[in-house]
Amino acid sequence: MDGNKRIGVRDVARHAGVSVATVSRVVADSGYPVAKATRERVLSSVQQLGFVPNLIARTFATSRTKTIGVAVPVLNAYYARMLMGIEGEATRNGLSILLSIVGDDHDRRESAIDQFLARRLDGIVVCSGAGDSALDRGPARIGIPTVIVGQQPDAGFATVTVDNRQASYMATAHLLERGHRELIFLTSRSDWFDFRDRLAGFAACLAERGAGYRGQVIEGAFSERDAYDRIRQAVAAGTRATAVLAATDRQALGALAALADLGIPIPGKMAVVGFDNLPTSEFIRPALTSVDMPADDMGATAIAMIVKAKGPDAIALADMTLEPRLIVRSSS
Amino acid sequence: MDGNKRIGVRDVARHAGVSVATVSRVVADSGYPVAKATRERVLSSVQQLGFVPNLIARTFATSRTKTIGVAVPVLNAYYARMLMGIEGEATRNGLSILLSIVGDDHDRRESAIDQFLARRLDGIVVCSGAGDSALDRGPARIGIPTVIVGQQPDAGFATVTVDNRQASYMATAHLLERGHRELIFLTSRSDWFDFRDRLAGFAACLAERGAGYRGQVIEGAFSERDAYDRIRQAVAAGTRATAVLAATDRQALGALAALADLGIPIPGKMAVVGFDNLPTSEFIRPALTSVDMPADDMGATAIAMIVKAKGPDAIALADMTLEPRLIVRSSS
DNA sequence: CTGAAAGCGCTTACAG
DNA sequence: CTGAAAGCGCTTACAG
Repeated sequence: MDGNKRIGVRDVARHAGVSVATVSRVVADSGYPVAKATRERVLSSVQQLGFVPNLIARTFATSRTKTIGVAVPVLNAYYARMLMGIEGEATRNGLSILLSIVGDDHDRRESAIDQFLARRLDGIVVCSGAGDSALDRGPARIGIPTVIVGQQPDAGFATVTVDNRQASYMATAHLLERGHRELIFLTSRSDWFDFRDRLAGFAACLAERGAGYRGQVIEGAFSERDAYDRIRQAVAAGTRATAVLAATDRQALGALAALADLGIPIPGKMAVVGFDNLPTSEFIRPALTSVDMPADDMGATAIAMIVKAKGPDAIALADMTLEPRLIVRSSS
Repeated sequence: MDGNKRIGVRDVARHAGVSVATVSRVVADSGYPVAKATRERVLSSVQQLGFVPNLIARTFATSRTKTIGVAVPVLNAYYARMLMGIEGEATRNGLSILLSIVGDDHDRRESAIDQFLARRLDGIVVCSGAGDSALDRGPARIGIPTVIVGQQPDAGFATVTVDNRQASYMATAHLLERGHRELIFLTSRSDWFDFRDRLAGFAACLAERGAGYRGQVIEGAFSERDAYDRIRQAVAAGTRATAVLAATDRQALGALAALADLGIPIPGKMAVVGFDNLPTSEFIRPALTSVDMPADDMGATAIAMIVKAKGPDAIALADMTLEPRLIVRSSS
């Protein structure tokens, strides 16, 4: 439709009767001093010509992309919340987000990082799947400020984590205070460190109380369906537990459904507590007691760390641990 | 740590004893013919030197960013699903995603588009909030293939929508078949066209059946909490309705909670149906009947349209409408 | 405060 | 099949 060449700094310079250097200085809003009258002339020309600076050229010239690469395993409620925290803090700092969804696949994650590297992004946030191993490359080989969110401190990388052990301890203590003496810990993939830590907090809390307390660990898969089946089985097997601590709200939801279908009163005969505090958890019935994980804060923190970083490894040793919060509702 | 200059095409060229042109041709994997031996020599040098092509420079030279800008209002379950569809199809086509979360704010959406324009992205996907008005600029002024997802055909832009009217008609017909004669349509923001269309489908279905059927429209806010309150009020006011069609699963969830708290049997005394088929809807009890919206397919379709587009407005007239699907569960 | 000019690292007609 | 060279549109020391 509109075949004429795009307007460039040169056109603006000619139109305003100044040099391209001056145009660049006012348009890029560099702190560089430009006479007020000159500046206004340039701005007016920009307006009249409809000049939109080519950010690719600027990026090329400055080698600052103003972009952060973000790799997430999947966009479930947890990572979506994290991503909102990331995006908000990035936008506040004039940074854009290049998003890659990499699944559980180690290779896809590495190739996403390759892409970030080739694009010379200003920073990288890796939202770790709980089972992800360390990154293939150390910080020196990456050469870009990189923060890993949701994984234990990784050699040389900055990390942001939540205290899973503490979270689980808290949830377990809550159930014990409610009078429960025999608990089920319903988890999945105990090789994932998030879940391992939650198990550790559970076990530690029980161990501390001594002999009268018993914990049973049921390890299944991640899905509601699997949790549903496991709890039905446990009940059929005549479990004496009166409470279920599920490693995620999704599993808790499956547990609640199983108990409901079996006609077992909640929390009367069986209490249920989960992790993540999904948006729906407040409105299901019974409302689900859950440990809220501040995923958005974790994401925002990661960006803040990158923004503060001067060199590639200025933040190498920084590690942040945020605190979870138990939200007590009627399921416990 | 590693202060040496980065490796560039020049270094590779020298190392392999060829020209930079040749290096570029093999590294960029252009179809351009290069002798096999030469190619291998170059590849070997690339390996040895650890050359990572600078994509910024390439982008600058080719003015193809291999990046699609995506603007979403918020990352709830619906848009997260859409984004996964978008990201998957983009990755399959070698494209990256620049993500902007713009809220309900018209200005923030426009400035996200400004950013996409300045970055000279290869395409733009605007995931419309249901209430968003048309874009400020026509396709000619944008000059980049742009697809609007989830909004009615917009002057000159390609759109991908789902047939909300049909979806709602279907859900209403389902309730009528179940024997309900007096229904509540619980919605919010009837100025949003998604909800307007759902209302229209509801009304049309009832009107078609004739005199014995009655519909009551309750317009509230979007939240579970508001839906909860509205349904309590309706019951307190002695509504004769025996079914609630909620404009979203979130509102349906609020309705279910209200009915549960009032001790009203579902679906015995009151049936509930929602829209969106949230991941949790299958596992709450009673499981929620819901209209599944293929958000991921919509997102993937938008990317496919951009990929197929030759010029900026080659897809200007394309509009796709996808079909929703009713998932019947125990709440109805 | 202003400008002329080099340079960012690739790609790509063009010539051979 | 290969190479020399121009060019993509900005920014930024440097000189004035």
